[in-house]
Amino acid sequence: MARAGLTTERVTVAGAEVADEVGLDQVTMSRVARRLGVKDASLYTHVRSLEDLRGRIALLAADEKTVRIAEATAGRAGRDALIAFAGAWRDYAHEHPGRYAATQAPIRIDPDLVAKAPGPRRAIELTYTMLRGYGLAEPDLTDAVRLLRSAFHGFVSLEAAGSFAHRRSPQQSWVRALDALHTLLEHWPPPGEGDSR
Amino acid sequence: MARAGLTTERVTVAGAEVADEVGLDQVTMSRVARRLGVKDASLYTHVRSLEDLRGRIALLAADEKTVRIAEATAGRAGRDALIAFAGAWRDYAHEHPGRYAATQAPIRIDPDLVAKAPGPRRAIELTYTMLRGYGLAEPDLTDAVRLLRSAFHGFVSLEAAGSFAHRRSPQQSWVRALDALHTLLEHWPPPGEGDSR
DNA sequence: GTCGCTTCCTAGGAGTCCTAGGCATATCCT
DNA sequence: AGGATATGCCTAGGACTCCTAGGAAGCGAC
Repeated sequence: MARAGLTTERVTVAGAEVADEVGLDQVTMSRVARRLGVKDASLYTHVRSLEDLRGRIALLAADEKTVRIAEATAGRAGRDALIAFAGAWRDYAHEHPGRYAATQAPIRIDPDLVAKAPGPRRAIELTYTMLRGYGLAEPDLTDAVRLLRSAFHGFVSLEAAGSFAHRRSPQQSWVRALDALHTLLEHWPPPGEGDSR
Repeated sequence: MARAGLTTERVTVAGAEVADEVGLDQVTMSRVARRLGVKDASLYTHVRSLEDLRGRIALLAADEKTVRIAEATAGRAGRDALIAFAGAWRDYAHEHPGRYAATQAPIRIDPDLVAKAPGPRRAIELTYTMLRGYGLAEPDLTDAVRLLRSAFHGFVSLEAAGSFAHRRSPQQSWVRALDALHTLLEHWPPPGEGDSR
């Protein structure tokens, strides 16, 4: 009986593929094992548990998404960088819905694993870098980063859940939302009582 | 043997309680049955399947959240309404994390059930009502609604996932984000090439 | 009281996660 | 090259899950 040549990496990728194809909640040990032509018990040599596998998928996704964003924003600044950043984010979520869902799922991930994975931290750094051109200073910078991340994540989540049922296409709303966020970053309001006009 | 007096409503509420206490993915037929002092098979008289139960929890949550928002925004306008709306949204997510997660989970919900539940549709209407004071016209209105919903949902999702690990408290960022969104709604950019300054 | 409907039960099949222990295969050492 | 060691994948099985089928016990109507 020939060996299947499994490895933690291959199991994780197979799990990510299952997640993208049929949803994150369908990522089960037996299903991943079937895809790899192997019995489910065999996976436990490479992965501690189902929870562990899901965590690895989440980290894989975070890393991949970060790389995409880094490539897209390289050499860009200001408005161009914002659009490239957001576009890469949304494209990744569309292409890999299961992986993307894993990044948001309530999973306890092994801290050692997180420490090794550069994705999440680097994603934050990239956001700060992108905002450099807008001239924001702390703590406004952190607040702006959080708002942008919220808007991006919220948009693709609602989109994936089918919450944009209105006639207008999500794509159009997306473009206009980025317009609006760009404007907002250029006119970030000062602290204190928010005045009108 | 006395009857437990189950009903679809009671089963749904029990499921929602389990979701809030230990997470949506821990909502299982057996667990809900144990909480109700009943065998799991008994639940199938009131609920079609686990998927059906999850869908009902999602609709329950949508309705509850909508009611909260309606109460909070009643009689308010402009900035006050925006803050009350967003605050009610976030408070509900904090108080009922499992229910809130259900509203976002990838669940196929019985269309007939959805038609009867006023929550989702009314939530959208409330958002439009809240924005009335800002003088936006279609299609900007729809785009603004979508951006706001994205920002609110994204913020509470990231917050729940522990993605705001920076020193600055999420609460402070939340207040400033609402400042920023209020400003943005007052200066919603015109279509076309987004200019700077 | 008795009939009939609903509720809740017991029993059981199929699928899931995970552990324990065994055999076969790859790798290293001389 | 051949043997020792380590590793990969297996079978077997327990505990738990969802869900169905069919039976018994409580409730309301008459």
